[in-house]
Amino acid sequence: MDFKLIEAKWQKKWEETGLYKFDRDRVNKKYYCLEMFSYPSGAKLHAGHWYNYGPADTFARFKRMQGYEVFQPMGFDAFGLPAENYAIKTGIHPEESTLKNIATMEGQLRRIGAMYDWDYEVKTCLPEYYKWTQWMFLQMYKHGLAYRKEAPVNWCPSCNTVLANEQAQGGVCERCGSQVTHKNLNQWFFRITAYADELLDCIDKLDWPEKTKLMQKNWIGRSYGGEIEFDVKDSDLKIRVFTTRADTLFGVTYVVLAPESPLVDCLTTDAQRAAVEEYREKSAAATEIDRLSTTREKTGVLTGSYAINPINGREVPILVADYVVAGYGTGAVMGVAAHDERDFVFASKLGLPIERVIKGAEGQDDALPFTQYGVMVNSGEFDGLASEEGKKAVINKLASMGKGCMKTNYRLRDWLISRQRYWGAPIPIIHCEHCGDVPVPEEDLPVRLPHNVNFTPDGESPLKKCEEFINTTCPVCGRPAKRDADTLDTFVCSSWYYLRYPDSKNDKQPFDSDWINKMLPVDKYIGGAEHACMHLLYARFFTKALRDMGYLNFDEPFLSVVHQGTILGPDGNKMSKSRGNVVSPDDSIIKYGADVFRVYLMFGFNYIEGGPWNESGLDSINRFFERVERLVKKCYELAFKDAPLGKAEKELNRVRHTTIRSVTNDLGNFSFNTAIARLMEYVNAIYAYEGGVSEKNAVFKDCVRDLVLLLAPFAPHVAEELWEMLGMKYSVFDQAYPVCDEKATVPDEVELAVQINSKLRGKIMVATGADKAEIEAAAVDAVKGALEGKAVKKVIVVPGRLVNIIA
RNA sequence: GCCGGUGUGGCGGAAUGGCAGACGCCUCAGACUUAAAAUCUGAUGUCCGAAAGGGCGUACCGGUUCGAGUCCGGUCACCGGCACCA
Repeated sequence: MDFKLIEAKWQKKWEETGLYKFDRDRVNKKYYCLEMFSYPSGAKLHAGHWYNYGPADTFARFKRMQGYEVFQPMGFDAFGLPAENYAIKTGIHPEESTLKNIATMEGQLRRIGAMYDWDYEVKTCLPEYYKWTQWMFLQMYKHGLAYRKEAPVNWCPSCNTVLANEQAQGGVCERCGSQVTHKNLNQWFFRITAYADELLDCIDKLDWPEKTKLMQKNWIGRSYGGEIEFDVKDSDLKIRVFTTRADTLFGVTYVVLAPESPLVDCLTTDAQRAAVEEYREKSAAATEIDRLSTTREKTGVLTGSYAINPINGREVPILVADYVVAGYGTGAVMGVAAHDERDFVFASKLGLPIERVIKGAEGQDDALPFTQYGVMVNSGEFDGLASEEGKKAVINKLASMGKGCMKTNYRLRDWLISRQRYWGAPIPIIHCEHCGDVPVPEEDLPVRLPHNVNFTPDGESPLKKCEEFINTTCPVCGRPAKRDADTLDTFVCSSWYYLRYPDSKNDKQPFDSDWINKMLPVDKYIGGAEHACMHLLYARFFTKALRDMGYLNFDEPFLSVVHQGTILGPDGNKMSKSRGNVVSPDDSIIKYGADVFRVYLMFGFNYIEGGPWNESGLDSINRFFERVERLVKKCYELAFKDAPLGKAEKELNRVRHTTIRSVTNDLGNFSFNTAIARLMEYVNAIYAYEGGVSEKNAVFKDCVRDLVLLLAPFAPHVAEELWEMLGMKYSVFDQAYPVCDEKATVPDEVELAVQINSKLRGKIMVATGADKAEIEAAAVDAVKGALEGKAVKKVIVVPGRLVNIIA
């Protein structure tokens, strides 16, 4: 078989006949199969891309053969940092490099032989797409889900520019190596926390990997506790702290503020000012991961002010320490050294008092720090209360004093969407001196990204320096005003693209709600596990927000999610240009064709796990195809008789149906490797039959026909060719996937292993359908020599597998 | 550091708590061939043994169970994410 010829032949035929055009009239049978779209980086698809898209296409084809109207679109997540960095380095405009990369990738994606319907393609960097991304922002704004506040960015004082976390690894600028610090900027946020409860409570209903659901739950991180207000001595200021352990309030020996907290300025005494300023500067250089590390040395300084514990009036010092972060809770914590690990270490280091207020149960080791629940002591009227009740009692008491309340807190933070970069969708807001922040009227969208912009890093958002972009008039008062110079986080673009695909050409609205409500939710979403917390959560948030605005009638965008693993370079590292370990599929495809490569990727790895590249089995797939082709040819060369099934035929037919059953199950679970193993065993069984019988029963032909059908989703070009060789009508993908006849899978008798304890002692043949007593009797009879006169205590029969005799 | 995951022959990888290593690669032997390639057949975890057979084996330590790769507790190693890579 000449793979090059047949690939070209069938791809052309598929295109000419419009085989994969989505039939909108069959929307009631729709199956929305979505693969995460690609970032158009570099020039070529590597083996990893094929790994993402080839097996996913096999799944989509399988669904099609099961009778679904499969919608499988493809597009590009085209805005982002790499194109901009590439432009800074080479001078090639991001638009040029991105569109060129997309064109290359489109061609390469076609070679995979996937059944994408390219009519629905989206590219997020085109105005006809980002117009609606901006529209999304405006809806969020109008519904109170977008707001502006000060937030820190990574700042390189030497390059005078904002850095992405990726560019500031280890706290060092990747361009110049200087120490990265933080700088506050006024930036836009989406109020994702407004949906924290729903995002959390709906997770259990989703058919997603359990680990992903768990990670998302922990990411949202709901905790129930209380907010407690501390007065500041000789001041009107108040400090509010969040705690899940109000039962330890009597043990507070100090209060800590995050260095970024605005209270720090007001609370620092003159005597402490120099020390506090120095400390704040130092902690501005630390990364958040470092700051939250439990093993990092705890540091902190006194502000010189004192807080008053509302429960007992005790004065405790107020400190600044960077193990407290501004973003979580209130940015202030009460220090209970005796009952919290971090507080204990911190207090020990700084010589702050440590006072026990919780006792463990009788006989329990309750050495300090004792962080479990126990019984309150040294806590006045609350002594003797268990932690659970104590927490409530303390908060209730504080509430009656106006000093506290119950509070639910989330680890989830609002989503910062402003980027001080060029290559993104401009934020459709106009800043007017008289009218404040004014949204761009919807009819004025898109706010076009200007082409001629100097985006070399010099301390300003690139768009700020583009006069014709930044200067505009206020849509409300008509006076001169400035556009927002920032662009949207690319996660905003990818939070709604699945809604755009089915209606990608709509120029009146982002999508037609009636149509989208029929096409969504996505039935199967396939992509990397690295998106478990951010992209998947953002997309869920968008869906829920748009639902509440009345644009959608469903709650969740992705009913079922599957993560594929990563194909690493042969050295076991992530493929990257800089490591020089990128595996190109080109050589293999020239040698063997796309189908061999696709099938090898599915056979050689566990799809969910991935692994280091290793091509030692590629040849075996080629061999496998040749074996199948030879069987197809045999259908013409051999003589057949229509006769009842003999023993050999029955066995062959049994293997046929068990194969259909397992391949169908395996495809449903994305266990492509075991599915192909079953197909290979099936081929071996057909060969064994063919070699052992002189005159072939007609069942042989049926078996070969089913083999081609079973193989079709895996190797689409080869299967079309074989289907034609069998004299069948185009196309194999209009055929139904074979269905298992359960009756045919039942053998006449089964072999059971019989063992005594863990020692294997023998095997017995038992007629199918034998009852438990018969099996037990046969098993005891088979091993009675080994029982050494001992009585049989218990017999455990594992159906179809083994009989375990306990003597 | 925190959250989540993974760990099985020379290799890729299979195993609803029930015969570990399916299927394939590599290697070896045999058939066919003048020869080679291709193809076909067989062997192939490891140790002892000529063989029959037996011992040991799923990162490490411990536990639950008639029975553990699988469940539980701990250790180590590696991978993903940690909010401006996408």
